[in-house]
Amino acid sequence: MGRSPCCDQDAGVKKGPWTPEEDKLLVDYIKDNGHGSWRRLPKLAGLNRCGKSCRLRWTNYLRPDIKRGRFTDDEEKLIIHLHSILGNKYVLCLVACPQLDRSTSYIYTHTHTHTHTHTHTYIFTYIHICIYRWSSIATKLPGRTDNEIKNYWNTHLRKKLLGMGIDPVTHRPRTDLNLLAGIPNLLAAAASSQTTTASCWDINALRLQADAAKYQLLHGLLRALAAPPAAAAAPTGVDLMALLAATNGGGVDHQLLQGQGTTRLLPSQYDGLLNLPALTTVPSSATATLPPAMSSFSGLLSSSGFAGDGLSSTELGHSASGGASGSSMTAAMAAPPLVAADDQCNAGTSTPCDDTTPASSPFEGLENLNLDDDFNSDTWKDLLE
DNA sequence: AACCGAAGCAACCGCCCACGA
DNA sequence: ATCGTGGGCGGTTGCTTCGGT
Repeated sequence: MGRSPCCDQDAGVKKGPWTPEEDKLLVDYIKDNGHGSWRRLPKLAGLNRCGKSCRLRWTNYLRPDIKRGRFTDDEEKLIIHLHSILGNKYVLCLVACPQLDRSTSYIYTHTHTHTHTHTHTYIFTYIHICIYRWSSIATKLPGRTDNEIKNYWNTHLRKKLLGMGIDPVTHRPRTDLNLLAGIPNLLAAAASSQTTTASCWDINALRLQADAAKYQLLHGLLRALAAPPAAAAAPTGVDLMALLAATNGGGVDHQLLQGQGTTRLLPSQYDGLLNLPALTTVPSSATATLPPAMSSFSGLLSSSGFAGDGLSSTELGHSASGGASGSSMTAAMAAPPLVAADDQCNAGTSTPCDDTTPASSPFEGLENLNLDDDFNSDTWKDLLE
């Protein structure tokens, strides 16, 4: 259960549209006193309104920097673009990274330690990132609020994309149409007494395609966490917009990043992140059209351009936001070229880096790690909750 | 002109999480 | 560890406007 309502529902607190008089009371009070505690504001301002209602009215409508009027074409394009690269609320991934300060709230339970063959210890950690999609988009559209953008998306842009044959969730050609087109094949397969394996993989393929953009983001995160600077304090947060910019190889407006209020900025020692080279993008030809049937998970990965590109099947298969598949998977993956050789130096260990040591991946030696053996089911359940 | 359904939009609801006291 | 608060989201509600008949 969530927290209790902010107002006593039976106290006769007014609801519904705000009158000009109420607006004036609210604006005048905030101009003179600031909003202070929203819970106490209604009484102090002489309003018979819930504190949350006051906050929403102020932030979504009365704030002096609010921009009214129709969205421009440029704003529309920006919203669609940002929506396509910002996934849903949560992303969960498994990463191997040098020792980090686990006290940070962004790095959850230590689950497994592996002693690297080059004496570097890597901790396998689940990173739980919270992405606030609408507010992140709103930071790029001065004067627009997250609620306004969300409403505009739901009433205009979503329909517009659907009308163009684009799935507003995946930003790819509508998969429901692909599914419909594939029904005859599935029926034929069922009729010939084949197992349902192929169609099951199809569903997984759809899910993964929908999350493709999200994994691009995670790739950036993996790079950042796999190569923290020596002796640096652990990050207290990561700036998702900076990661997005990095993963897309675009320029970064540092001033804008510094100015935004809702995302957390990377510590300055992470500036190097912003200069990362562009990632290999998922080939549109591989993902725009579904293969008729996926015979194996590895086939799916290689066809969609993920294999060897920094993300393991394990990471791909356990995104909470994409819907946990619940399937049992073994992390039989190729060692990804995650970081450069000098990034292997681990600040958390006393063992110096040997320059003659060949470059190796932090995933080295883990090709046969069986997650189901190393993590009990309750751990998975908790993490995917 | 009147009616009616669709569309648009502000506002709200319920739940959740982060954070600081 | 717990609690209060602010802030975030997806989804929904209900009023207003628009356009067709």
